[in-house]
Amino acid sequence: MGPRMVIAMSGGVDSSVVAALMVKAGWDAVGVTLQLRSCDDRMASRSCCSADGITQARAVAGALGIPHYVLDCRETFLDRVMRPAWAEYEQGRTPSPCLHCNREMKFGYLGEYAERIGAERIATGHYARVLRVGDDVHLLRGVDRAKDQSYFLSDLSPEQVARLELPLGALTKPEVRALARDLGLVTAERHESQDICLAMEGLGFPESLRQRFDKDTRPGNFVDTTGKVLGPHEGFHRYTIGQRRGLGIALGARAYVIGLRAEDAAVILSTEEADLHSSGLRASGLHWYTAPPQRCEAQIRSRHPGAPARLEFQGDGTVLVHFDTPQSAVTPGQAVAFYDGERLIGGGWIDAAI
RNA sequence: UGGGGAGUCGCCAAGUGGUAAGGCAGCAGGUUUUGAUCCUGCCAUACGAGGGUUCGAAUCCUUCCUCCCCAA
Repeated sequence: MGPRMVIAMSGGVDSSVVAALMVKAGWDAVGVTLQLRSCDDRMASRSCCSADGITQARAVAGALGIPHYVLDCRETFLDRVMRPAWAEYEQGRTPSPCLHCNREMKFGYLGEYAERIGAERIATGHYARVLRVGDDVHLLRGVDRAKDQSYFLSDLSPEQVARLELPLGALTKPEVRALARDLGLVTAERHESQDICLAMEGLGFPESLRQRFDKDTRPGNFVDTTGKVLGPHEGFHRYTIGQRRGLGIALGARAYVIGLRAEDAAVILSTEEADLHSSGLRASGLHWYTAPPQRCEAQIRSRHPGAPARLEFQGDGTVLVHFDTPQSAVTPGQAVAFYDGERLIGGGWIDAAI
């Protein structure tokens, strides 16, 4: 048997296929499911972290003849992902819990576990590619650009990236599903799980956090760009830059949230879509997988295609990212991922639009 | 209680005799491993209330009610 590898198994199709492929490839595979939430936490049964997911993962591991363990990391998840996310909302920023979860849980907590059991690699079902060139590890976008998830990995440390194995990055979703059928995996027909590992049933992420931590609603006003009060809103945490639905206020035209002011919990609205555009952003918490470039593409949210930009490094460790053409809804708290073509070359966190 | 104006979906607003546009908000889906964005669908048997004219009225007449403005 080959070297040891930990497979992060959620109980879904993707990670099941990963496990099967890695076993086939001769790795000494160990399936692990992270339990992030309590079953009584009002979560949907299809959640990636639910009892159902654990059951499915165990079944697949059993069928493949590999060990399967469940790591109870509910407290860690609460402390490292959920609590910080709420803190972001309180500051008028919009958190990116999936990136934190990847860094802290799937490759942090699970990474430590892997180290303890002597595993060389961690494999997950993310749609991104790992390319090893000598000792150098390149993280590339998924071949299926519509499913590409490399953005969500952009906060991993170089050390975490070095141990990655992402077998699905060269495949499309239909191909993965077909593989699952061919391999006879019981999870072949499972539906996609969406954002349910974060939100409570029917509530949405921000409101779930508020209730989970029993925080105040923080009332305040909608104001326009001149500072004029337009009316009360329903809680500061419920809004994010670029949002236009769920505002509950009719201005006669589409209104967008263009700013959040934490001091007085004001939500700034504008009916001019142009007010959403920014010529650039300031980012901190930077890390690079290559030498920092002068130019690259900057991706500022999950489905953003990436925009060509010039980087201007500041003395304090932050960087100013100047887009070639203005981008919409630059949002503090979201990650910015830097690409050179297909290759993810670094990442950071958006602090402000400029 | 003199003069003028207005009352159509939660908000704004078309419609001036022929059988209720549209926008915003809202709701329901879709897309999406974050929040958003985006896409699709739904959303007034009803036009402040009563009476009348008419084959037929939100649209004409009339009474009442309510708002607003200008005078006092």
